[in-house]
Amino acid sequence: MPPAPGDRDARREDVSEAVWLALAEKGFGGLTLRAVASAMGVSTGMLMHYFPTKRALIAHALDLLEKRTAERPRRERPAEGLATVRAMLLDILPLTPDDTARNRIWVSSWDLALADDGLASDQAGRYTRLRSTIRPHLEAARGLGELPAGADPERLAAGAVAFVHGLVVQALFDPGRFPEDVQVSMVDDFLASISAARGPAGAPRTTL
Amino acid sequence: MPPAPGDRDARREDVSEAVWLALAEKGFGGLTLRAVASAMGVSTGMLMHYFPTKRALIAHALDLLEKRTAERPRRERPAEGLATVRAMLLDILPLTPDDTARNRIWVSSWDLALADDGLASDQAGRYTRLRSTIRPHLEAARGLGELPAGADPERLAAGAVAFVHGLVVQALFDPGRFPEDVQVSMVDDFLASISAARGPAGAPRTTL
DNA sequence: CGGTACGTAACAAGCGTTCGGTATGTAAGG
DNA sequence: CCTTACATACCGAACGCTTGTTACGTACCG
Repeated sequence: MPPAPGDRDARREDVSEAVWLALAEKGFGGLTLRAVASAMGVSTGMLMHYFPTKRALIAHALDLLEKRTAERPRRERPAEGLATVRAMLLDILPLTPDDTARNRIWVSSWDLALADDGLASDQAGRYTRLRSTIRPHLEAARGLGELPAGADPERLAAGAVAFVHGLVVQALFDPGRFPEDVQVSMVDDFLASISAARGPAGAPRTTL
Repeated sequence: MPPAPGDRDARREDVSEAVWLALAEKGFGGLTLRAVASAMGVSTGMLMHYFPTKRALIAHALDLLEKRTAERPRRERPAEGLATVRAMLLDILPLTPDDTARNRIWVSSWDLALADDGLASDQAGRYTRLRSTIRPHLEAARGLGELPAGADPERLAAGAVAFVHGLVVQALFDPGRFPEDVQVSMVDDFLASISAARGPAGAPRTTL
């Protein structure tokens, strides 16, 4: 076959797709060169042509995961403030099969990441980035009066990420108990609660 | 050596300890018979005397994980209501090295669980049980007026579990950013927010 | 021809598992 | 009491298989 221009990149795309399938089915613990190769009907030797070692393929898989997460279809960001935060959180939840697969692969990657210092700090960086993506909108929400004046946006961002990722894990293991509407209204309840909360340092409480 | 009474159980305890060490270090993805055997200075053949197959050893590891989680030292349950919920949530957080190891192993197990239907439904059951352990105290809190009258305890329990487990994951990957006091006050903020929130179904909101 | 893009086949290493073999102890029988 | 028999606990080595990796051969292109 001819080494047509861009052929190499196209082939790498095929590899990516096979890696994705293998990961969605068996997770990182079951990611094997032969599984990927046979999933795309080629030999393992061919794989080594594009990824010289398995570490390279794992790194590619993680890049792919990050890329597909970044490029996933997102709902519109309606206005500033809490409504935007809501949209961001809903975009994380496993509401469609694609979202579910992506979240499964993320959770599966944590086993690898916890055992490897480099991967662990990568994951820590991703969390830091995610929080700082949400934080400005929490600040805006506070400016709009949607949050108490004393609210700490960074900490609220960490809390929102925690809530939504903990919900992801529960929903992955028990999809029947966490259908779309339950997940969505749980996020809505969470946002409503932080918007009604008192400030942190002994500020006057409105209820109770 | 004599097959003294209880010797077999004592040996199984040794195996458990070695399994625990191996898991804390490398996670389930790196759990290998030879690693366990050499960690306790014995041969792999000896392991097969106590666990006929690796599946059995993995099952034992999961049992051990559940047992050590159930038997971990817990803080006193102060009074009824939200204070009890607070104590339960704090008992989950990775605040001590032991808690951290246990949580790491739990998170690591999710890779395995997501790829195996049986393990996945086990995990779903554990979540269900955890939620129903927390729920009665949320009901009590509602009765005490610590929560809005319209609050749904089951959903609040799911939210609390989500929040705390999402916090666990972030803290495991970035312990420097989530020291004990940050984790504790995040839980406190969360509890304060749900206690101040309005009820779910169009009940009158106090702020905004 | 030379170089790229593979397939085929083999490699060493590591895996879970199996199989004798060797102590050591308990139980039985004269 | 001594001996024989048998079960237990364990080791060491090997088995067969899968893993990641490498080497070599071939087809096709410019």
